[in-house]
Amino acid sequence: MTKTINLKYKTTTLIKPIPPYNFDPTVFKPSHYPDPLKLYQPGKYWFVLRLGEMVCGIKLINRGTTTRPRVQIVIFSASKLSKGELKEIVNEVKYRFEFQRDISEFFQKFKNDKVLSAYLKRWDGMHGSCTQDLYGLLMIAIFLQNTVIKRSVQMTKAMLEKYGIRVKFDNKVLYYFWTPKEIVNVPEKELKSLKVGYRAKLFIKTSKTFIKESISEQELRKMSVEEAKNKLLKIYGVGPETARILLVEAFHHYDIFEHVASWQQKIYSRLLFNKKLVPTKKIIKYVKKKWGKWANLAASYIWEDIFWQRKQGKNIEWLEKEIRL
DNA sequence: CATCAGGGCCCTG
DNA sequence: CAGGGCCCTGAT
Repeated sequence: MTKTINLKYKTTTLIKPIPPYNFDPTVFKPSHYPDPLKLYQPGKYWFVLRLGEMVCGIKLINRGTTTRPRVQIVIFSASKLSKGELKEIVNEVKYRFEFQRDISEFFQKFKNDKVLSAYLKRWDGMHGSCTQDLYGLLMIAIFLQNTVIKRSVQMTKAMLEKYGIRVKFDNKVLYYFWTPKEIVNVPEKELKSLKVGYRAKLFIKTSKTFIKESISEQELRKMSVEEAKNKLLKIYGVGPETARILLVEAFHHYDIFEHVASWQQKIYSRLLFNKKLVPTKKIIKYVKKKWGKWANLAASYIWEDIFWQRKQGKNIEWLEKEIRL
């Protein structure tokens, strides 16, 4: 069991995101599987931010509205932060939650769209966001590979409890991932004892790649989708679905909609065509043609909507069957 | 009890 | 480019 890091030093800052910015559906994505990395309550969001050697606890608080957004960032740290550190942390949070990205064009363009308008009304101002850094999200993507959600949840918990960091702040206890360096020398056998199966090899191999090739998240952020995609696909263990997750979530590319996994296919078939199973090619063609460079953001409005309904207690039988939590 | 697919990916032929 | 194997688990 890892020891607990206690963060007591508090720094607060207020951000004015570019409107429209809808706090709740942006910070929290109900389609994601539950993990001990973050905590959401309406208007509030807690998570651990690991930046180089620095470990902070972050609490985001909604202090505004979609049209006049204000977000308070409370940073919990072990000691007083320098100005430079504070700036670095705030910039990172700004990027991950898209406080400064203007997507008003999207709403202008599709406010009268037959399919989309109802969703836009309901979730007006929702952005994409990513709680983890690239490495952390890659670990999650590996947990998702070739298994059912229940097992992903269980593997995530077991690995975090053994190799992750446990961080206490604001009376919450949350985890964050190990660093690549911390895991590369763990024997594969030891990882396997946590029942992660063949993924043990992937954790070690991808972590080695992160160290050796010094994969720079900052560099990848600046690249075009295609460039970033080619780079990511070179990582052993990263295929089309994992690349999609990373490009969309960690790098916020709204313009790609090229790969639909089979479980997603079933859900999109229902949501877009009200049918049991539509060929992925047809789904992709439909979404791209309708929403163009906003394809992924548009699809996410429809996608997350059904999971919000589920979270709010609505029993959607066909959905339960597909996700098997 | 056995069998098998599951929120992929790599390797082989 | 199709198909088998991979770890393990719970569903059937």
